[in-house]
Amino acid sequence: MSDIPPQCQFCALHQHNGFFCSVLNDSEINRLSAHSRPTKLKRGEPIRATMIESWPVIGICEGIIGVRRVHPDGRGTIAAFFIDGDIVDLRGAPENMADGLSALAETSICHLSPGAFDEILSTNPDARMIAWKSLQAQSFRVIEHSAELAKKQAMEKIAWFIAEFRSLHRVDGTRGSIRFFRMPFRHVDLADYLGLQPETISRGFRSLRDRKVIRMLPDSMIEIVDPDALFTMAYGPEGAHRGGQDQASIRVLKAS
Amino acid sequence: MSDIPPQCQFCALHQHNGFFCSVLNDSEINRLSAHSRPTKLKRGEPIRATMIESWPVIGICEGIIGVRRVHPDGRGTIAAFFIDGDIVDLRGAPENMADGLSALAETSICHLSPGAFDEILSTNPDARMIAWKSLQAQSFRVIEHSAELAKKQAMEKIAWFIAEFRSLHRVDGTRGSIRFFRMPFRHVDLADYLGLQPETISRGFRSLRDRKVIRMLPDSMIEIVDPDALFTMAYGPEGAHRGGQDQASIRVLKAS
DNA sequence: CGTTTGTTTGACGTTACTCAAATCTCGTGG
DNA sequence: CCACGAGATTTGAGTAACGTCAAACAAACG
Repeated sequence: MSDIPPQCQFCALHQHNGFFCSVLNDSEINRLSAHSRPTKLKRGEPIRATMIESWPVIGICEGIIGVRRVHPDGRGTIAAFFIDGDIVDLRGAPENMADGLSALAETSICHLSPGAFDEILSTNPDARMIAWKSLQAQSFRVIEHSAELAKKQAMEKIAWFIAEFRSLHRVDGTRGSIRFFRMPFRHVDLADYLGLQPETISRGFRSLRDRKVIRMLPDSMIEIVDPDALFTMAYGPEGAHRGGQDQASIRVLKAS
Repeated sequence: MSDIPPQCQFCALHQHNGFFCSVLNDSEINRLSAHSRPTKLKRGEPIRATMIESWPVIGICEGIIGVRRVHPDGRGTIAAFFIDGDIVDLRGAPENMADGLSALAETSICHLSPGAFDEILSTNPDARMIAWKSLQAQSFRVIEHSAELAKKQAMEKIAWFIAEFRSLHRVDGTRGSIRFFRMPFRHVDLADYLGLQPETISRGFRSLRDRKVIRMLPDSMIEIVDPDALFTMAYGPEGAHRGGQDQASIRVLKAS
């Protein structure tokens, strides 16, 4: 019945309630998609700098895009990442940032036409609200990340990451306590993200496994065996309850 | 001649070109200021949680607002800070974030009425653009900060901070190379911001002084004696030129 | 002027980085 | 589909850098 372009039909940005394209009317979505470039990226594949120049506004349909900075000594850092539903506007971004965008897992993105995007922002209040909230959520997420990086203990960082990521990539529909989830990150990337060495990540996971806090299953699946212990490590004794239900901080956008 | 409210007359948000209130017409600024609460904060003074609940949209007129997170073990972190011209929308922010906002230096802020703010965003494209760019710039700044926190070496972090902050708070009008500037941060706050201990900050500054890279003058003034050495420490051998002229990354907003 | 709060210095301890080598995984091409 | 090889992970041993603790000193504030 609705007359939307085929490539948008099954895109999460349009299907998922609360995501940018879900609030566009048919005319808007047609105009936007006419000037857009849906793109699939394999793990590790960078977003080409030339693409960013011509289409600096990007919607993340599915997967993870990391912002990698490479320090002069060769060591890399993943300063932030974007996830499904994020609208990323790279106009005005420092040049070295655009260089470092790459997929940390299988990812589909949609390069949006800046012109059409701006036009929709100015005419559609719902879309404007969603884009604004997305940018806000990105900002809050990075702030949260910064706070964690400053923490001294490697184990605390690792536990925090597991606890936060768990609420992002659930697999079963279990309410309340999510025990199983997939962690598609490579340890190298995780190390870069948490400001640690791959060796330290490895030792951390082993320690969690030995202490029977988590179990590591095939296909990057993780089972949380002892949630209390995990959340205590991640958020401290008083913050342990935070992990019990769904983590709010990182899902601000989708909650609204 | 213009009929704008007295408290806005000399406010940087209105006076400074490219800041939010500078693009509002008289009617808009009157409507906005009618529901706003200009507030002065002394160093260390927090923004009251009750204020944030009622006026969650804040403009920074002058000074620095830090986002402090306190970990359960008592150790604090400054995850980010906001500076003059930033528009901060705290609707949807994680609750623990609103708790931690406080002034890191003498600061004036303006609590804006959310209703009037939203209305202006929807009708004034220039204002919308400025708010958007401000939020973007905040995000980029935090990403930059994250990248620095992941660095291993304390000296690199300290050198980076000096190099970046220099371009924010110039004192003389020297073009090209800015040698003198004021650094109103306390060492404790700087330590929290860089994820280090105050003792390490102190040792770092002493080392820079001993190596004749900087000189420390009264009233928190810093003189950069050997810029090349500083920028090499901050950005690495190849990045040394970056500091030579004005740093772009952190001033994205104001450049536009 | 006294009290509090922040800074500096030193000695010591611990954590996570470094380096190196063995093992494992995954993507690739035959 | 299997075999291969590059790249990722794991493990261990040694070490450097930063954190911790404590005490003296300086600065800010009322």
